[in-house]
Amino acid sequence: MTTPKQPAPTESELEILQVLWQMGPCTVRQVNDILNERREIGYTTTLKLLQIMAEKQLVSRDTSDRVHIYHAAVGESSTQQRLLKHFVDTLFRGSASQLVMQALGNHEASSEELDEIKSLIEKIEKQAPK
Amino acid sequence: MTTPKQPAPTESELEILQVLWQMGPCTVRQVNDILNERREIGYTTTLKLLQIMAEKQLVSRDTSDRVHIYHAAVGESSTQQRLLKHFVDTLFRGSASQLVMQALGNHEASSEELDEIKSLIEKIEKQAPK
DNA sequence: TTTTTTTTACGAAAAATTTCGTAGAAAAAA
DNA sequence: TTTTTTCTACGAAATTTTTCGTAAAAAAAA
Repeated sequence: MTTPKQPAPTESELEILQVLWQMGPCTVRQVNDILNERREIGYTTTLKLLQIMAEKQLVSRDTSDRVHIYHAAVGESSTQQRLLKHFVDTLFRGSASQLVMQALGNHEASSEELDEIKSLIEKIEKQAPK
Repeated sequence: MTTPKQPAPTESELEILQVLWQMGPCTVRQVNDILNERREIGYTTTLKLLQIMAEKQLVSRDTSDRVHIYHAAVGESSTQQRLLKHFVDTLFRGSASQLVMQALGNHEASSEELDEIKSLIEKIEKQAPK
């Protein structure tokens, strides 16, 4: 049993989760500074977003100090998982391999990465030799 | 030169594009019927959405008959491309191979598909032996 | 101590997206 | 011919998401 049913994060929420996953626990100020490297966004906007995310349990926060610390409360890979499924369903008619082909074909991967993928495939084929 | 800069389709618009890609040119009624196989949605809602999409040039339409025929005006794979890039960037920190690993690890692919992917990888490695 | 800055809470405006109702014309059915 | 159904146009309500302003408290700086 993992989490029963989180609401899916919106685009902006995802942007913030990305920051938290990458940087670890942050203050509002830290998150906001990082977001502002990409685009202009007000401090209270980021604050509000984090408060909403706390309600939705997408993040948790430590309020023991005046300056609250926010933690991602949903895992990066489980979130990837969820959204990937939806993505494959709505854009690739449910075919993960189509998505893979498209991804490899265009977003070029390094040869190390390609090798990594190859060995993953071989591992899978061994497991389920069908 | 392809298309200069379409606005990205919203979720609902994507749902409709999916129908048009799969079925080919459709009337509003046809699109609506198919959408209603999945969830309840009013006829005029679908109509309005298609009209908006026509404005945005996501679809084109043939109005020579009273019953208009709608065609997808953006390609399936170029749309996949665009959204895939954004997806990889916001969810996989720009690493396509991470996405691929995740996709293969979970959404199981058939061994035929895995083989197909393997040979694609080999083809790529030959092209750019780096 | 006084002033300025930083922070949270919170409501609500603004913007974007989705949904539907109504009107009028055309077509189909009675 | 009359009635009913089907269709488009279009405005606008409803919903969701994003953004920000203001107030109050605490902390930091002067």
